[in-house]
Amino acid sequence: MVKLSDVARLAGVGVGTASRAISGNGAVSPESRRRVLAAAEELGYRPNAAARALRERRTRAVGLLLPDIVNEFYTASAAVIQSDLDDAGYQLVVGVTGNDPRAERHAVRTMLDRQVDGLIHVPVDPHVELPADLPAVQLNRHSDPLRVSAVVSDDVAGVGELTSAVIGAGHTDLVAVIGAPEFSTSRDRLAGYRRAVAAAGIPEAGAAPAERPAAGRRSRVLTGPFTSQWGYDALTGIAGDRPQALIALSSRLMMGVLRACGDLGLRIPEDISVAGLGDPEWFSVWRPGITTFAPALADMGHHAATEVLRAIEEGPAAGAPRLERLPGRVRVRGSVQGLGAAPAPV
Amino acid sequence: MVKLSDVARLAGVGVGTASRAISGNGAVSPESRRRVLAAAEELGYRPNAAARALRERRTRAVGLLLPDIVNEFYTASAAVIQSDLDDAGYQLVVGVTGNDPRAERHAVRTMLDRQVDGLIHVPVDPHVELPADLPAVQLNRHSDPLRVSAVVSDDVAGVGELTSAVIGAGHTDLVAVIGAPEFSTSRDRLAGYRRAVAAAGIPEAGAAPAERPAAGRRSRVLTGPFTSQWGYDALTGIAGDRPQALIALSSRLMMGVLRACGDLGLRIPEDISVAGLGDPEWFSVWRPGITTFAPALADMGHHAATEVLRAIEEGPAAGAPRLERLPGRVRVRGSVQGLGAAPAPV
DNA sequence: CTGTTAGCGCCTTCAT
DNA sequence: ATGAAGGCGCTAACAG
Repeated sequence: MVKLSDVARLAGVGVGTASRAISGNGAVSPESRRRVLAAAEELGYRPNAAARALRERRTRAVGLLLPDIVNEFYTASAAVIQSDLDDAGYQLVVGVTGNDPRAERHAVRTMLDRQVDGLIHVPVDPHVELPADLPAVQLNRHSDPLRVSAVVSDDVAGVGELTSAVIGAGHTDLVAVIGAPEFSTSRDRLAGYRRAVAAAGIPEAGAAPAERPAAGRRSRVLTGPFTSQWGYDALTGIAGDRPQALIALSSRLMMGVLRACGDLGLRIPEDISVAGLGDPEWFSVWRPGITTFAPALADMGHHAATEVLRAIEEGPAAGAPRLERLPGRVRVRGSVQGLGAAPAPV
Repeated sequence: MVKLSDVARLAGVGVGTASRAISGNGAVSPESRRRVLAAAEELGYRPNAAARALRERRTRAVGLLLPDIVNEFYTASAAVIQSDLDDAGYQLVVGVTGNDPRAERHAVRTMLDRQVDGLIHVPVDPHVELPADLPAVQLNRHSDPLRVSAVVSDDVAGVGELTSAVIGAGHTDLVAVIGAPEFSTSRDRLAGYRRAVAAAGIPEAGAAPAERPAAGRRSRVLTGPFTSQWGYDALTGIAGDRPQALIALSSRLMMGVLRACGDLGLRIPEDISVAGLGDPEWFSVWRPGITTFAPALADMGHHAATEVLRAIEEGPAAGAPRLERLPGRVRVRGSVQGLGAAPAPV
């Protein structure tokens, strides 16, 4: 391991001068600088990150805590974050929470032990303890009330728009399948859905057939975990009394819904219209294409990265934590009867 | 920041004793240990990773270099790696190469600057410089000749088995769509395909129609980048002279192929049989289900993690670098005419 | 068994 | 503009 003192010796200067020449902090004569740089080059000198971290009390590393590293819903943001951090000279340390509060606490602690300079995380337990002085931003979900700044998708507006489009296509008997209400995403998506449904004057019915209101005008909400399995169970559970249109509020749920359609022999959109949330590439390849609300995952990642970097380098933002809701886009394809363009555009 | 000397003072012992009590290295009287632990607990002491790294000359961090953090083909392994490392008390630092040799060099360098204790990477440039003393293992792809140990999927056997199944179903006019031959994965997959085709006595034809051999018995290979777009272009390019069966040797390629089938109005498997590689969940939800060779991505991740950890803690393995080829599984579904069980099993 | 001490490699005053 | 020196928090070696 070649260290700074080696460089200094070869350049014939003191370590202080070598340090200043390489970091650019402090004045160094052009001649000294040239020789130090040449020496560093020749020796293949690379500063020791641990020593620098110890001395400067910052690691130039940012932690990213995700529920699941395989789900493209999170990694689509993570890719942008990685790239932004890299551009700024920061490294990305990844932790996985699996949506489990215990695992989340563990992951947070190891991040702190690593002395990351900042943290971007998709929160699981709204009450996780974070040091007040750690620059942090929540991604995708947010605790309520807000404790740190958060960057989320404007699902209320997006799902509202999506639902309105479905209703506008002539559907009045709807089912929404949604994940656990602990997550702000579930609440926001549901709020958007309900707002649109209410605006159309469609009453919400209980799951029991007995409560069925005026034929053909009703809305049902089915709540469970954010899994493919729950999407499957939700649809099969109401197969005997199926709606005109079903809105699955995550791509995982949609996966299960489509599988159920296959098993039940339901044709889309002839027998049932479906719409989703998120936009993995296969949504557009599917025939017919899946109509969906696509959150701006890349934008979200970018804003989150920008905000942590700002907080790290300029200190905490003035005032209360901010909640940024980024608009996404509704993509109309063929899976909703009466809505799609003919050969399902990409 | 509470430091070790604070704990020691509160416990009424020297820092050495405190250090030993907490790390467990070296003998400490039960009484001292108790008091140190209690003091640490009370103060909420957490060791400083940078200081420890500086002193111990190891960071307990392992780098993972992936071409693309969104592609589940890589993250499926990454998830297991993350979990295994975490269990062993190591942290995961992620770098992204985008299959670009320049980006790869950059990523390798920042990993080294971070002084990661080991490196797991999907190699891009077979000639990347790695310090000889850095425990490293290649994942999924391997340089040839082998410079460090590698854990890959046995694509030769897997694609061979897949191809034989397709042929066994009665297809004799085949096309394989494959990615860039720089990657060992491309070469292995192609080798498996060609072996099966040759075993069946099917001749390989050039892409030009003129070279078309005895009607209905031929194999064509189309080479391009590992992208959805290339899958699309490959199929549309031969739409006028289409084969009975097409094998797309990555899930990205399959995505493009399916899109092309949609645009061309080709029904699967009535008009064309298709088979793929990899097994994202939507392969099994698709109707008909996609027949595919599924590499054991989780196993690969596990073996890779185990090998780096071993190399880190026990030093380099004796002898030459090892190449581990892990078997995957062919999954038969309905996308190959004459092969699938009736209602496409999961 | 325990306290003291010497660095790990770097940056940053402080004199010069 | 520069060299010398102190110290970031920790562990390992040493002397008791």
